[in-house]
Amino acid sequence: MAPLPRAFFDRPVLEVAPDLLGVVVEHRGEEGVVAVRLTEVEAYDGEADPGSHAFRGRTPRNAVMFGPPGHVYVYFTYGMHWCMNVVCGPEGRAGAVLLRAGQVVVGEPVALGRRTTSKSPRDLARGPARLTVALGIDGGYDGVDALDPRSALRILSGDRVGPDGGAPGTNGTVRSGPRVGVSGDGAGRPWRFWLDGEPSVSSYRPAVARRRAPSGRLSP
DNA sequence: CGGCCGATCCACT
DNA sequence: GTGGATCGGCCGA
Repeated sequence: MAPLPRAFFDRPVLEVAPDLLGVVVEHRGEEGVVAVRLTEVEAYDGEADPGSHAFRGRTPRNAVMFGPPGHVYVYFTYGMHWCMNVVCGPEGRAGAVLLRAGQVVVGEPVALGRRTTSKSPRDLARGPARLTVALGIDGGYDGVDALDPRSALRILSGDRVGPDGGAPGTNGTVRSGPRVGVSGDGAGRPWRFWLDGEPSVSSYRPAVARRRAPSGRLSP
C-alpha cells in the first residue's frame, strides 16, 4: 500500500471525506502493528460549520485543525474517550474528517488485547473512540503528520485491500446521512459517509440533551 | 436490537 | 457552571 499524496487532503473536506472510505490507517505501536480500513467518517467544515470544534475560532485544543492537511487532530471527550480526525485543506479553512469506524485488517490479536470489552471482531473499531483504542491512539498523537513515512501513525491507500481484508476489491456503495451526536444548527447536514452494508459501521444515534446529576451537597 | 443511564473530566463561557 | 463529534451495562421486547 502506498502513502497518499498531500494533495489528496488539500481539498475541501466534503470532497475528501467520502474518498477516505476504504483507506487504511496504520499504527506501529509497542505491542505491534494494527491497521484499520475505514468504513465510516464524518466531515467537519471549519468555522462555517456549527458542529465543528473550530466554529468559534482557534483555541489551544483545536489549533491543529488550522494547520496543514494530513496531520491528525486528536481530542478528548466525555471525560474518558479519544477521537481522531484528519485535517483537510484548503489552508486557512479548519476542515477535518472524524474517523468514526473501520474494519481491523492487520493486528486483530493486538486490537483485541486493547479492546477488552469488545465481544466480536467487528466491534473492535465500531465507533470513533473504539477505533482509537483499537489502534492505540491517544492525545499524544495530536498534531502528528500521518503522511510522514517516519510517523508511527500513517494513512495509506487502501486500494489493495478488499472487504475481506486481503484481496483487492471494490469499496462498495457510499451512503450519506446526518452526523452522529451533532445537535443544533449543524444537525441536519448529511455529512456522515459510510460504506453500505459494512458490519463495522456504527449505529446512528441522534444528539440528545442529557440531564445532569443533581449538584447536591450532602444535607447539613 | 433498542432505550435508558451513569461514568468522568476537560474546554470553553 | 455547563455540556460534550461516546461507551458499555442493564433491561425489556
